[in-house]
Amino acid sequence: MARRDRGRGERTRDALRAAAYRLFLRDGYDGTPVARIAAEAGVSHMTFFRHFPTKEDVVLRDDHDPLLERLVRERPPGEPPVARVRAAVALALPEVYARERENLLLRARLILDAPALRRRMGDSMRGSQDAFERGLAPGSPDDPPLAVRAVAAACTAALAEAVTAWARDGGTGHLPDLADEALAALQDRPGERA
Amino acid sequence: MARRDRGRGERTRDALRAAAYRLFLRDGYDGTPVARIAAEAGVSHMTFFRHFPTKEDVVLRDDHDPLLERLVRERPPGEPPVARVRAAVALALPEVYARERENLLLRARLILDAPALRRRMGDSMRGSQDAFERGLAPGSPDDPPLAVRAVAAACTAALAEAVTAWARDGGTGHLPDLADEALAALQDRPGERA
DNA sequence: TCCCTGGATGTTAGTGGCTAACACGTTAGT
DNA sequence: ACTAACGTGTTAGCCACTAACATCCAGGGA
Repeated sequence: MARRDRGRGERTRDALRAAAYRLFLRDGYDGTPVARIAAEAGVSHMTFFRHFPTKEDVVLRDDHDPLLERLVRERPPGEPPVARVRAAVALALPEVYARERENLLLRARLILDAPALRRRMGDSMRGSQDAFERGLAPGSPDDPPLAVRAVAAACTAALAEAVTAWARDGGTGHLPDLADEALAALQDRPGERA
Repeated sequence: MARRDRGRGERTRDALRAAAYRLFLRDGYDGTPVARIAAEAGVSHMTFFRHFPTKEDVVLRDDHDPLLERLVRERPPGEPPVARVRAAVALALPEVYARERENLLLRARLILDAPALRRRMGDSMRGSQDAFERGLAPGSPDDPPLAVRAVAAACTAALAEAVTAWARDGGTGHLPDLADEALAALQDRPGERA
């Protein structure tokens, strides 16, 4: 009870995810039926869907959100909201990038060339968007004002473009720089940059 | 040859869309199989898919993009890019709103309460996003720079939040105002607005 | 006028994502 | 051990979507 229950359930879930990535890499997303993933993980078709609501969800998940929320909240509330998000990302991303570059790139590439996944990229960033909302409007837990929603959605979309650009040419660039560039573009004033 | 070919093809397409909306309203999106839509329109199952690549596409399409592109391009390039988009939307939306309020609301409500559609809302605004990109970067037709992509994606996302907020409480508010509020939130400087 | 070529449509037969219903085994708390 | 709960398996089925091939219809040229 003390430690997270991490029982058989979690283990099957991990096995499924691992099997899925292995097969996606080898045969492509569309070329890999759920049934095959389940077989590879040694479980049945149905067990897969008990762990992931849809096939797409095996890929589209992400966990570094609480950190972002905290960082956004800690920026001075006087700052323009986009600037707060930008600063938070500038603090959080380099570390995540250093630690998980390979993982991020693999996921991004999968998403990019599976149409079904690209369509749902929005979902894959839903977590970050929520984190931004909570960080920007700590008061209204459930129903943030439109302005806050708009800023959170906009920054998330800009970040998605950065990730896309990064993955499109094979992870050549430095993701944290690209992300900062994307968010900076939202703030540009006449006279600044080019 | 002179006038747009608007032959049988276009008519079936329209019939399909009309049938789809009628049935979606009555039975809900998930409660309406494609086969039924086709039957209602007097054509076969397959004909549906020849006109719409997916069931979702019957709802997720939109045509007022060329106007947006022109308006964005006509704003002084010295202005910050978000401001250009904001101004263009402020010019274009009121007219569209006056003319098609009912249609917009219906579509938005359908999208809101069909999970399959909500997931793909990004796609439904893909057209506007492209229009913003072309308007902001008239030079690079095919591969706009990251900053342009980021701004276009961000503004599109902010607009989507406005539409969502508008439809969520039944179209009570004034959509053009909400849209402007959402885009303004991206520009807020310390000292302005609360 | 007749043909005949191309586009829109129909038919059939799949594949594969996803759900429902129900039975079974293993594990945990008592 | 007893039982309750949970994870799992089996089966059966719905539906979105695709492929392959047949058909029908309009319009242009012989």
